[in-house]
Amino acid sequence: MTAAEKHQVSRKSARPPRGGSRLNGRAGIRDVAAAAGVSITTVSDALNGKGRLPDATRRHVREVAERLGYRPSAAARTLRTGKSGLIGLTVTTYGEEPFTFTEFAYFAEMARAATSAALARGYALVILPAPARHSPFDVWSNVALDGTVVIDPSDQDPVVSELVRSGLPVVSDGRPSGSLPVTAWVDNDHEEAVTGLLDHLAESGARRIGLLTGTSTDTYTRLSTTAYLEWCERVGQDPVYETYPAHDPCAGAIAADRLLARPDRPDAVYGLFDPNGTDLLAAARRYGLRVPEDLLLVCCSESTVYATTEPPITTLSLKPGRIGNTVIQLLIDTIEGIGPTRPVQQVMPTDLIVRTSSQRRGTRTTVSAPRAPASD
Amino acid sequence: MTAAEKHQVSRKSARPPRGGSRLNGRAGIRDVAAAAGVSITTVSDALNGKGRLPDATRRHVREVAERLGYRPSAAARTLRTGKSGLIGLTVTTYGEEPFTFTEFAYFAEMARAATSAALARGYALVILPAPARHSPFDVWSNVALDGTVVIDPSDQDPVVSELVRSGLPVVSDGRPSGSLPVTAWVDNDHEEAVTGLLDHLAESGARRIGLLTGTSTDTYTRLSTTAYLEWCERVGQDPVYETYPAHDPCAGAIAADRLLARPDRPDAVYGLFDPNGTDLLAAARRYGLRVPEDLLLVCCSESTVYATTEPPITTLSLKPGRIGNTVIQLLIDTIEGIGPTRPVQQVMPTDLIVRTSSQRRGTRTTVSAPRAPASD
DNA sequence: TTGAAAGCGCTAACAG
DNA sequence: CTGTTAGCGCTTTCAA
Repeated sequence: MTAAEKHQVSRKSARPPRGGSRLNGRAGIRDVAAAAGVSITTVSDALNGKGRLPDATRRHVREVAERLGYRPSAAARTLRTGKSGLIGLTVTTYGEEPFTFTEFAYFAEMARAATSAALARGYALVILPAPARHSPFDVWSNVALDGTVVIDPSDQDPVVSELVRSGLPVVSDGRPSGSLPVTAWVDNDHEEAVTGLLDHLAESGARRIGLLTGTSTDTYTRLSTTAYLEWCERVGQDPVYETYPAHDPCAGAIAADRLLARPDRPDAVYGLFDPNGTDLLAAARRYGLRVPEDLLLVCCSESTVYATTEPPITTLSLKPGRIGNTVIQLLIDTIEGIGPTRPVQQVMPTDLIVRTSSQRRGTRTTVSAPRAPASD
Repeated sequence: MTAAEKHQVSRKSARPPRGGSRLNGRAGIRDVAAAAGVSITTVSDALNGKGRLPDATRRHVREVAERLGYRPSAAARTLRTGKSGLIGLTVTTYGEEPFTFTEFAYFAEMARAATSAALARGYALVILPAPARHSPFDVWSNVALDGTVVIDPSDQDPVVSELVRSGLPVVSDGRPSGSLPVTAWVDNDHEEAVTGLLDHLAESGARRIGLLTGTSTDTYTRLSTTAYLEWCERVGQDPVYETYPAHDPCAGAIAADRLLARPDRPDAVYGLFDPNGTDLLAAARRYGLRVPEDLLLVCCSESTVYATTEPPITTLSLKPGRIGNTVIQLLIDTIEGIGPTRPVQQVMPTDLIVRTSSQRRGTRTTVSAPRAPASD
C-alpha cells in the first residue's frame, strides 16, 4: 500500500458519507443539504441570504432546515469568518467583588443602554471581570471577542494594553488616564458640567461654594476638581474643599461632616459622588443647617432617590445611557470597518436636574445642557 | 494523474508548511510549535496541563508562547470541544425596551451574583434578549452557549422550549408557569414568606391586613396571593385586596389609593411589588393616615431606599444574590455532568427586614428566616 | 514520550 | 446557477 493509497483509504472509504450527524443528535448543514437534495453551499447561501438562488430553492431549503430543527453552529461560523458577534464589557473594580457594575446606578444604566444598542446591531455583550488578581481561569482568553468596552479604565490597565496589543478594538467609557492606546473613548464634558453647575449655584445666591471630592487621580475626579479650582479663581472665591477615598462609603459621610464643620463653612456644596447628597443632607441636619435656606446642595448622581429626599436634591446626571449607546456605536463601527467617520474622542453633554436643594430664590426650574453634543 | 495523486498534491505540495500565521499577524499554535521546536500536540498539552510531558518541556513551551504573545483561539477550541464557556442570561421583558434588567434592583443584584458565580467557575455570561419580536438579527443562534439562565420565564416561553429542545440546559429563576421543561429551577418559598410576614403584621397589632397585588398570572403573583387568601381564611379575616397591572407604574399608585379609600379600609398593607412602598406611603399621607400608628406597611423590594424613607419601610427581600448564585451552580453542574446530585427544584428562603413601618408596639427588630434552605 | 493526521461545522473560492 | 473543496486553529485519538 502506497502512502497515496493509504491516504485515499483514510480520506474516502473509512469515513461514512458524513450524514451521521455527529452533532449529538442534532441536524447539521449536511443533513439539511441531503434532505433538501442540494449541496451544503446552497444551504449556507439560502440561509444567509447570499448568492443568487431562485426564490423557490431558498424557500425550500429554509423549510427543510426548519423542519429538521437545524441550528447553525456559531462556533464553526466564528472560526471560519473570524467574527463572533460578541463584545466584552468590563468595569474597573474598586473593591473585592469582581462586580460592582450593577451597584451604581451609573454603571447599571450604561450597561443597559450598551446591551440594547449592541443587540440592535446584532451583537451580544459578554460581561467580563476586570484584571483578576486571583482568577482561577482566564475567562478572557476563552471567549472570542470582536471588541471590548471598558468602563473607567484605570491607569495603565493591563487588560486594555493586552487587548489593544492583540489587535482588538477597545472603546472606553471615560477618557483613559495614562497613555492607554484605546481605539476610541467617550466621556462627559466634565469641565463644562462643573462650571455650569457652579454658575447655577452662584445665581441661586451662593457666596462660598464648597466641594466634596476624591483622593484618587482618575480623570473624572481630576477634571472636575480642576474645573472647580479654575472657577474659584475666575470669580475670586477661595476654594473650600475636602477630599476622601471615593470607594469608602463611610469616609464620605465623615468628609461631608468635616466640610460643614470648617470655620470657613461654605453656603453651597457640590459633591462629586453619588452618596454625597444624602451624606451632606445628614451632615447639614446635624449642624442645624436648613437646605436650601442655609445651604445649597448639588451632587453628581443617577439615582432617582434624590427626587424624593427631603428636600429633593439637585443632581448632575452624566447621562450614562447616552454614553453606553455611543460607545457601542463607535465600537461596532470600528469592528465593521465603517469608522472612523466619527471622531475617535467624543465628548458628551451632561444634564443638571434642578430641584429644591439648589434654589434659594424663586422657583426657576432650568435644565441646562451646557453644550450641544459633538454629533448624534 | 490519478485521483489519489491529485489528492496528495493538494494535501501536501500545494500548501506551504503552514507557518505563515494566517491569524492576522498574531501567533498561532503552529508558530509556537515551530519556535519551541516541538509539535503542536506538545504545545497544546503543555498549555492545557494535559499529557505527561517533562516539566522542562512544559516550561519551555509556555515561555515561548508567552514570548510570541500567543493567544489560543477560543473559536477553534469551542468548535473542537463543543464547549464555549458561555452562559446566556435573559430576562422576560415587560415593556418595549429589550432590557429592563438593570432597572429593578432584584434583576440587577441577581445578575451581579450570577455573573460573579459563573466567572468563579470559569464561565462568562452573555446578556441576551427575550424572545425578540422584531429583532433584525437572531443573536441567539449566533452565539455558542453551554447553557442558559432564564429569569422569570413566561408561560410557554418560545425561547425556552426551543433551547430545551435543542438540548441546551436551561435553569430558571422563578418556577416556570406552564409545563416548561426547564432543566431546573430556583425560586423563593413565597407561601412561607407571605405567611410569615402576615403573622408579623398580626403580631404588631394588625386587625385587617390588605394586599396590593397584580393582575398577571405569573407564579410569584399567584402563589403570594393564594398564600394571603389562605392565611385570611385560617385566621378568619375577610380578604381586602386590590389588583393592578404590575408593569404599569401609574396603576400602582392608583391601586394603592383605591385600597386605602375602601370602606373596609385595612389597618396594614402588604404590597407585592417594589414601588408599592412609596405609593402606599403617599396614599396614606393623602388620607391623613400615620405610619405606623394608623397603618402598618410592608412591601416586597430589594431597594435600599426603604431604609431612609419617612418612616423607614419594612421590606421582604427575596435575596436575589443567593438565587443568582444557586441558579448558576445548578446550571454549571448540569453542563459539566456533575448533577443532578442537587435537586432539580430548589426553594430558597426570604428575609423580612423589619423597620419602623410595621412595628406599632415595642421596637423589636426581628429578622425572620422562615425556613432553612433545602441545601446550600 | 512525542508527533502526524483527522477532523469539529461552516463559509468562501472557484470550477463546472 | 450549483457543487466541490480547502481550510479557519485547535484538540485528540492513535501510531511510531
